Formats: sequence, structure tokens, C-alpha cells
Amino acid sequence: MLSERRLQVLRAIVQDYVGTEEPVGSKALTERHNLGVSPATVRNDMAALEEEGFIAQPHTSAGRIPTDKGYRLFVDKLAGVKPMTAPERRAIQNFLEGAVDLDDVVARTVRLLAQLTRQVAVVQYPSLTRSTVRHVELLSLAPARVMLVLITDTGRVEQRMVDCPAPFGEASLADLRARLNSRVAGRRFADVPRLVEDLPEAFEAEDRGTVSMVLSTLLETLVEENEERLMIGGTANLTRFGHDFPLMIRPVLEALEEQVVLLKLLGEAKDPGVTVRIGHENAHEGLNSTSVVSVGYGSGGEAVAKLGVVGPTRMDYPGTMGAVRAVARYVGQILAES
Amino acid sequence: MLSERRLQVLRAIVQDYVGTEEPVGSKALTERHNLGVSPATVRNDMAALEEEGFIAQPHTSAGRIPTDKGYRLFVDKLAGVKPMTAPERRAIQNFLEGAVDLDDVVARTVRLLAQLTRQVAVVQYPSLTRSTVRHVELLSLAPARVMLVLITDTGRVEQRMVDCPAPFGEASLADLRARLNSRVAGRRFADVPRLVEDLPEAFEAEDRGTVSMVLSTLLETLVEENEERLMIGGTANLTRFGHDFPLMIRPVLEALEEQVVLLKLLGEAKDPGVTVRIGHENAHEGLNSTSVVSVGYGSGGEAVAKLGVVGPTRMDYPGTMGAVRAVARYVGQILAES
DNA sequence: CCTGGCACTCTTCGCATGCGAGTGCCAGCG
DNA sequence: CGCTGGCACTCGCATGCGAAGAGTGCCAGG
Repeated sequence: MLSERRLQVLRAIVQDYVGTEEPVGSKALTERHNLGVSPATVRNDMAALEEEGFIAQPHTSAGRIPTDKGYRLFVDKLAGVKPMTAPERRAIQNFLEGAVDLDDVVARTVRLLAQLTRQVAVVQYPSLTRSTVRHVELLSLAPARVMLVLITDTGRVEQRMVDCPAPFGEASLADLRARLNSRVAGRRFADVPRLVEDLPEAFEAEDRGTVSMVLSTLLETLVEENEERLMIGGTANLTRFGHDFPLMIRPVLEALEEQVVLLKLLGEAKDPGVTVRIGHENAHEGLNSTSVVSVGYGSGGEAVAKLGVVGPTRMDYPGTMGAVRAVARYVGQILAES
Repeated sequence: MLSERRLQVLRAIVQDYVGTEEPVGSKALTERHNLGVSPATVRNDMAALEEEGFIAQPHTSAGRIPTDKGYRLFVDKLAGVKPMTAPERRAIQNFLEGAVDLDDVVARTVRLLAQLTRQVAVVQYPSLTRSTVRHVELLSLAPARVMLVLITDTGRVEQRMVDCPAPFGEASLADLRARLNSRVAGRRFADVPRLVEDLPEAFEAEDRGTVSMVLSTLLETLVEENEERLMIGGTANLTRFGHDFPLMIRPVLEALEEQVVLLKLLGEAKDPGVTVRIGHENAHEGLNSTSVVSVGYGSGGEAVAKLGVVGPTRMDYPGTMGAVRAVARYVGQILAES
């Protein structure tokens, strides 16, 4: 087990390295932090920390930098979450309150997160699977063509075309619309399949094919993977990555364009609080030199989607975690109000 | 006026520089292109071209590189649009045909453009202002709360909340829905204000406030600037920008996040064909070292939106223009079919 | 167990040098 | 008059070397 002082040394190394972006040596450490011991002692501690894999030196005779493992320890044991200041909170709230619709909420959240953390922000649209149906609308566009519009309690709208096997009259359509809504409005997505299962039986034989098709389109929409959209912002912050960034930035940009990758990334975080994935803890190779800080958010107490930031492993973890948590909280409030 | 050969020299310089990314000298030129003259002659021509501002040398005693003005001449007079090969066309068509809805069409178009040109692709969603109304739907969410859903002929859906000044019955709502659709369905957006102007008069005094509010929300939606969304992709290609890119890439990423900037950029291109804006021709400072190749696209013959790519001024103009034009053409087809 | 001292290692920087690419100019030729 | 070959010149770039500086590891002493 590491002694208390050694942990302090590690903490100091992380803080200094995050600040200066340069390997930190024993002398500089004792000067900036009053550890009460000499550089020589710190050197011994450093040797021990390196032995255990918490820090490393880029070249012989250079300072030390934290390893992924070092950051992990720092995040878990040595640092808390830095709460936002009151003015910051107010700013967040003001900024989000101007939003006019769901798209706008998400867009503003992305901008806000990117600005607060000076990193790349990722916000997942409130997921369909956990939300409830507000309304289902059916429109007849042609005799055998119906448009299905699904409206959720988070204000999201999905539409689908349905090509009917047989012409479908306005009266039948109105009937279906009414029956459908009386059954599913206000219900959770997960319950919908069970609730509409016997609906075709209520219709004339000639309409049943169409009804079934509309229903199956609806069910498809509910589970469809592309429901899980997300928005990204602040990519310009990638230029802050480091001096050697040309090679670093490339795979990151590529990963960011693969929404599937990001969704998986966010999805993996099961923790109810803020989750941090550091460097190689990220499954995707392109993100091996980045850390992802994410958290669930949602109206009411329940998380319906995730948001977070992607940045260099060398980031201000307490500050970033604080910002991410605060933003998630306020977005949840906004969603609950609307 | 420049002699024929000097134009050929300029063309050769542009082609070589685009290929090698390095300043091109007189000797290399005569070797790679058989101009039939000696390096010395080429040097004279180069001096003349430099005099006129078409090329420049980064340092004394280095080769020449084209200036923005040089690229401009190249694009206008010296190079055509390189048509896609048959296999490429097929690939484009196949790739786009799998799209299931408008979002998907746009997303696929972005990916495709980015891949074909190896540059950053920008695709504007089909604009509302020039398209027509397919249907307007009104849903009562609460006694004094109505959701307005607008569906366009391009398959786009916009929704807005309306908080009514007074409770609004289902019957009135149905009435309004019917009247509204009979007037505006199939009409162009531009005509809508005129068509609904006297609609409130058909209603009872108590409902008129709500009707007016619904109508004004509808009109707002029609002109709203945020209607003009766009999708961006292929930002990873920015890393191909050049060796000195850390400073170049930054402002470009920033510009790309400012959708307003991009929309203005695309909007400026009035040309019915492919438009090229080179370097400083772009109003936005951050894009002064990039070129933008854009073109309008749309279902039917008419352009309803723009798409294009953003890349270094040192780009393969004929190829890029060809790809952009081809993609626009096929997207138009796909939109017309759906 | 901490501390000061010391020798050692490596990186970084400045500077001088040589090389090569490319230019500009000039005199000569068709 | 325009093209060509030749030639001197200019720079940028890579190379090599030496000094400086930062940081380490280790050891002996308190």
C-alpha cells in the first residue's frame, strides 16, 4: 500500500502536469506544493510510484507524467468533484432556459458543455426506449400511403412512411388513430407492443393488412437503433490537445464521426453518477489517448440519455466532472418543465 | 494577355503542386510535363506569372506555388469538371438508394461526399422556403395547448408548441385543421401567408385569438432561420490539410461549428452550376486558406438546398467539382422519387 | 527514514558548415 | 524576337558538435 505522502505526491504530479502540460520533476514539485520534504525524498517516492505503474518518464532524465493507472487512482481516491460556483450555475440555467424546442435544448447543451470544459461535448438525444408516447398521428397522403408520426413526452418527433397493401379509407384511418391513441398515449414504449397486439382484430378483414403494417412500423420505430442520435460540438477544442497532436487528433475525429462508437461508449457507463473512462479503458482504439467523462440525465429522477465530454487524458478531472454533472442536472430540469 | 504556353505552365504548376504538396521548380516541371521547352524558358514564364500575381514563392530560391488568383484562373479557364467514371456513378447510386428517410439521405450524402473527395462535406437540409406544404397537423395536448406539426414535400417534419390564450375545443381544432389543410396543402411556402390571412374570421370570437396564434406560429416556422439545418462530415480529413496545419485547422473547425457562417457561405453561391470560392474569396476569415466547392440540388429541376465540400485551396478542383456535381444530381433523383 | 551532495544521462539549443534546389541574368543561336 | 545553355548567387535545410540545463539515481550521514 502506498503511504499517505506518496499519494499526495501523485496528486501533485497530476495537478501540475494538467496545468503545465510538461513532465514534472522533483524539484519543481517541492517548490510549488509545500510537501514539507526535500526533493530527494520526493525522488524516492517517485521511484516507488513508477515501480507500481502510476507514473512514467517519457525519456530518461525528464520529469514524470501520470499513466492511465495514475489518473485512475487520482480520480477514484485523490480528487473529488469540483462543484460549480453560483455564478456558473446561474449562467448555465440562463443559457439553457432560452431553448425553444428539443433540438434547441440539445444544441445549447452541447455548446454549453464545450464552452465550460473547453473540450469536445457529446449529447445523446433523449432516448425513445425509456420515454412515453404522447401521441400517435396518422395522415393519409395517398389512398394507399400513410404517414405515421410519433410524438414523445420529451418533445421528440419521429415520422415514417407506410405503404399499405390495400387502399385505406379516411374513416378507417380516423378509427385506427383514435383506438391507437386511447391505448398507447401516456404509456411507456416498452409496454406498447403488448397494448396493441390485438388491435387488428377490431377491423374489417380488408383493412387488417394495413393496420398490421402500421402497427409493425410503429413498433419498429420504437426500437429502431437510429433513434439514438447524438450531437457533437466543440471539436475545435481538439487543437488544444497537445503539441504532438497531428497524429492524436486524427483517430479521435474519426471516432467522433462514428456515432455507433460514441453511443456504445456512452452506453457502457452504468454508474448512476459521473463516469470516467481513462485512456485505454476506452474500448475504441482511436480514443486510447482520451478520457471520456459522462453521466446520465433525464426529466424526473430517471436517466433517459447520456451526455459527456471527450478530452485528453491530461484533463482537469474535478472541474470537468463538476461541469458535466451540473449541466446534466439543469438539462433534466428543463426537460421536466417542457 | 498571357500566352498559351504560359497558361500551360500555370496549369502544370497547379497540377504538380496539388499532387506533391511541394513548391514546384522549373526543372521538375519540364521533366514531368513535356512542354517542349527548356527550364530556362519556363523560368521566364514563371517570372511573368509571378509578376501578374498568379504564383508566388514561399522563400527566395524555392519553387513556386499558385496563389488564390492562380487557382481562380485555373478553375475558370484551364480545367474542366472531371466527370465521374461509370463504376463511381453506380457506387454513388447504390449508396444513396439504401436511405430510409430524409435524415438518412442527408447523412449518407455527407458520408459519401466526404469519402469521394476526402474532404469535409457539408449538406444543407432541403430548405423549407422553396418547398411546398404536404400537410399540417394539429394535436391537442392539453385544453389550452396545441402542438403544430408541419410536413413538407421533402419529407421533413417540424413541430412547434402553441400555448393558447383560451381553451380550444376538439371540434374547433378539427375545423381549423380541415380548413387549414384545404388551403395550404400542396402550396408553396411563400404563398401560405396570403392564403391563411382571413382564416380567423371564419371562427367564433372566442377562438380567434387561438387561431391567430396558431397561424402566426405556422408562419414563423416557415421562415424560421433554424429551419436551415445542415450536416457536416469528414472532419477527420482536415488532418490531411498540410504539415503546418495546427494553426490552419483551428479556425476551420470553429467556422464549421458556426452553422450560420456555413449557411451564409453556401447561400452566397448563386451560380446554377458548381460554384468554387477560393481562399480569400470566402468572406469568413477562418476559411481564408480553404476553398469551398458547392452546388444546389433538389428534387425536380429546382434547387432547394446546397451541398458542397470545404478543403485546402490546394485541392484537386476538377475531381472535387465532378464529385460534388454527381452527388448533387443523384441526391436530387432520390428526393424526387420519395 | 529523511537529507544533501554528486556523478551521470539525455534532451535541447545555438551555431557553423556543406549541400542542393532553384532562381535570375546574360550572351549566343535560330 | 524568342528560346537555350551556362553560370553565379541566394537561401533553406540537414548535419554535426559543444555547452547548458534539467532531472535522475545512488550513497553516506544525520
